[in-house]
Amino acid sequence: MLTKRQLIILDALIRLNTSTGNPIGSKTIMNNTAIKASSATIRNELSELEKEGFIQKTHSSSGRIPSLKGYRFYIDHLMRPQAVAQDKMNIISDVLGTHVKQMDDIMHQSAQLLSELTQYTAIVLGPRAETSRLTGFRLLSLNDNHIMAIIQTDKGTIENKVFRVPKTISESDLVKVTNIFNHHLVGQTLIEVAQKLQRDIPLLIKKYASNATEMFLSIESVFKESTESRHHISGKLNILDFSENMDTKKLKSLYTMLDNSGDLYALVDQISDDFVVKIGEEIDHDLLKEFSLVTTTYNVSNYGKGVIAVLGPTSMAYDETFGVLDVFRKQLTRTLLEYYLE
Amino acid sequence: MLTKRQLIILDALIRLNTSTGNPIGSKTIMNNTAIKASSATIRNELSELEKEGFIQKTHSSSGRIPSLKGYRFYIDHLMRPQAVAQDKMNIISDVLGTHVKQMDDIMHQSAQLLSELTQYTAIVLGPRAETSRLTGFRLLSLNDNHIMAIIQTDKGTIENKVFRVPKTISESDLVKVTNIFNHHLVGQTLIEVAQKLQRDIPLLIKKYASNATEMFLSIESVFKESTESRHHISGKLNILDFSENMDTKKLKSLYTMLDNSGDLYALVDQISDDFVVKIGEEIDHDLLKEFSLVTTTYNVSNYGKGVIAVLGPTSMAYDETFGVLDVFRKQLTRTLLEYYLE
DNA sequence: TTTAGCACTCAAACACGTCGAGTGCTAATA
DNA sequence: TATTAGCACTCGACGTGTTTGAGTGCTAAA
Repeated sequence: MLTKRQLIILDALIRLNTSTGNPIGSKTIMNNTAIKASSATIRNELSELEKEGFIQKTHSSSGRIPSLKGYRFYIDHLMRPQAVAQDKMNIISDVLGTHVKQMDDIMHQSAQLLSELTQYTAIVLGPRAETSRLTGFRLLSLNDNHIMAIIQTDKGTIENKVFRVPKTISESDLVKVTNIFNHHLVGQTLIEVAQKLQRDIPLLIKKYASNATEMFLSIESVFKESTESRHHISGKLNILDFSENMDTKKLKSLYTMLDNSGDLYALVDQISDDFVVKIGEEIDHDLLKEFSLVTTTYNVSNYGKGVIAVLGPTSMAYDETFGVLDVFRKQLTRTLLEYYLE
Repeated sequence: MLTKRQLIILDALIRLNTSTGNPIGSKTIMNNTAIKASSATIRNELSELEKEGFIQKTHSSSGRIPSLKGYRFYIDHLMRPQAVAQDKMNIISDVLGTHVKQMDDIMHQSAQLLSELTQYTAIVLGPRAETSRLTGFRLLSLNDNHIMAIIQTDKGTIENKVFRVPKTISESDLVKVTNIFNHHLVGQTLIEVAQKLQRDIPLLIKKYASNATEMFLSIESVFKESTESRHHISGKLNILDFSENMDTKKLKSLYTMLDNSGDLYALVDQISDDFVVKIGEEIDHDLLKEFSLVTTTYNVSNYGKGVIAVLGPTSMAYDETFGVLDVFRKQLTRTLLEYYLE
């Protein structure tokens, strides 16, 4: 339905808009495309594109900005993910390629690097942790009054917490508690573990190691942390760059929301395998109506999928973002495959 | 030099100013003090106070706001720290009284609670870590390719890090490395440790456990973390409430600075034992010229002093802040005394 | 089908007028 | 001598023009 020239104009308009953030007029397009036509001709085409709903004016005599439909069309049909420069590629594989890290470190550094490369806000979520199984539990006496609890899951996450205990806890109580946990909890999913921690375990501890009940609460908190799915978010301050006139109230709500892992998971939960872009109004969250969210998934070996996302302005450089995101997706999947293979 | 009535007026003006944040006029003062005088009389007194430099106008016909000298005088001579309500006291001792926590947890939760109670931004710094001595080092093999390094200092901090290692590291190499560390580093201050980690240790590891060099870098990073003095900051978003028209650029610099532990230490480094208030211009930092910083110290048993600080608007409720801060200072000192006694 | 030309529109920037909260000053008062 | 009522004055906030410039749609000629 759109003529070739209209496509070129739409493409140019969106490219210009995403790089400057401003509405684009007919002259600007004339000076930035190979089209051999006057601004008047381009005005006619713009008018047509507007009638079709791809672009819109911010006021009656303004230049055009892409409409939601326009961005949508651009992303679905016109945009080509931009190749990532070799030096950036090198940095990415340097950072993600090192194997000395834990899962959490990898995700954290991915978020950092991604936000740095895009100058937007990066979100990295680990795979849902509910189905993890507990594979190891140990208590380690560090000194007279500190012990460390370490729990491991089959997905390779290792969580630990150090806490103080009253002197009254004996070495043998430690062993008893460890045995109770190993006997009753190892092999279970973390959901089952959480349930048993509420129901059965307190009784057992009371029975076999009566002095250890104080310790129990602390141990419980370690499990809680490991059940909580991990979220890493980086470049939050970049929001200040691309939404310059947001009032402080909104800003506060927004930042509060971004710190809440539940909200983040809600945001990207229905994400399918491939790239998904939600533009402005499409995002199911009041505070994000003026942003765009580009998400994709990565594989955590055979253990499920994690999510990588970039939050930026609706007039985001989609082509670059897609390019970078694709590199991360592949590199993360590769890194994690090796991680679990070894 | 100031008459009794002038003192009452100055006191009222500052109280009104700190609770509303606005300039205060003669009528407002008339309606909010026991002074039996007309607004005209109060105007004369205000004029006098202005001549003396305690208050100032924002423009030629505006109400008055306290000047730096006014705030200073108020804090030094007029203000009485406000008693903290019993329910708040209870919350504080509940949170800080529990002994199951580590140092870092205690500081972290103090910051959280302090920012919540004041609605400003709370900063809690641990004592300088440079003089800590290493008291314990161990390597713990968690499974085939994860080991955990744990280091302890004489100040009770315990730091750990889990990292992956290539399979090639044998149990005996682990023991060798542990021995090298224990033999050469335990008992030294963390500064000395850092130096030796650069100079001597790599050679020793190469000599006695040649396969373990890869592991070395990771271990080094654990030490780095433990040397870094701890800083905990909470309620950063509250800044958005009390500086409503700051542009996004400044806001970004400010937040970046608050995340930098070096900057924070520089800010409060010369803090003496007692309460110190720095008002606006008095703060030695460009970004904080429109804020006030109230700081005090707490004792970490015999191991040095930490700093607690509240960052708020210059028109902060100083009396409340002092009250709350004093409770924290005492409670923290008490908690940490017990912490190290047990 | 394209385009030059023109009338039109609107946001942004600036100037101007009004309102009200607040001031300083003065002359009368206690 | 200290207080105060009264009044002229100041200035920010706010609302209302005005001007400017970038951009538009429309039309008539090429």
